[in-house]
Amino acid sequence: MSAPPAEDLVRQWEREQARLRQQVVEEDTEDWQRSPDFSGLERVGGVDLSFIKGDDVNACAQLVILSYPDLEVLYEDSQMVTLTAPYIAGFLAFRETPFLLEALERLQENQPTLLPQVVFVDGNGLFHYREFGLACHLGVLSGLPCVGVAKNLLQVQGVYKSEEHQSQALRSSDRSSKPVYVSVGHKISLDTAVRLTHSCCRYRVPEPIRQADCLSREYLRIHFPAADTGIKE
DNA sequence: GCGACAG
DNA sequence: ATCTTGTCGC
Repeated sequence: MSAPPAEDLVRQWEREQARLRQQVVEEDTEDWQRSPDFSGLERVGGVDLSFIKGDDVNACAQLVILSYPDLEVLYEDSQMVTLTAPYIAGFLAFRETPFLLEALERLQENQPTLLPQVVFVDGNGLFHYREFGLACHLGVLSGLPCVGVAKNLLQVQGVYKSEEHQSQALRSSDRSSKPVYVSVGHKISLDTAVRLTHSCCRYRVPEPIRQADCLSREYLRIHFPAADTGIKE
């Protein structure tokens, strides 16, 4: 009857990624990025989405701004959102980016002085099938420097799980044997991205992302307690 | 059928 | 993403 929607959608998304890919800036563009101790860097952002179990449509979109180098929370924004795009590996950005941008726009409108100088994103940047992961997507559309940090290895062509990959991956904190995968999102070099990630880690996951994750989960816990425990009135 | 599959 | 508490180890 009708054309397979998923296939057409993916083609359209691939074209969009190819178009935006050209706008990624893979080098350092900010003065603080050149500084050995990142002097001049005062605010780092983190974004994440958390879901209610068994519901892949309603989620809490979280933006958090931390001070640097103290990593104290300066700003937090939790917003329930309704996702429209499905999750397809390689196209995560089309599912999440709109709501992360909205959060940044709310910040821009309400507390522009707190806008982050760099944003940590839960997912990959250039380390992506088409070199355009979520961190690049958010970076290009927001214009902000972004760093991608993934907790799991995406098996991009040419990259395999091995001793090599283990040695390339970043052991972010002393205590974590399991690595994280850092890649360039936008307006930052890989070297700086790795250095900055290390500098923002108290635990395995960089503090901005970890805080965004904790706060969005807490929001769901408070506003949707036991959302599927079969509690009826 | 098998393996991969960021979040 | 989520299902999931306590537990073993440094």
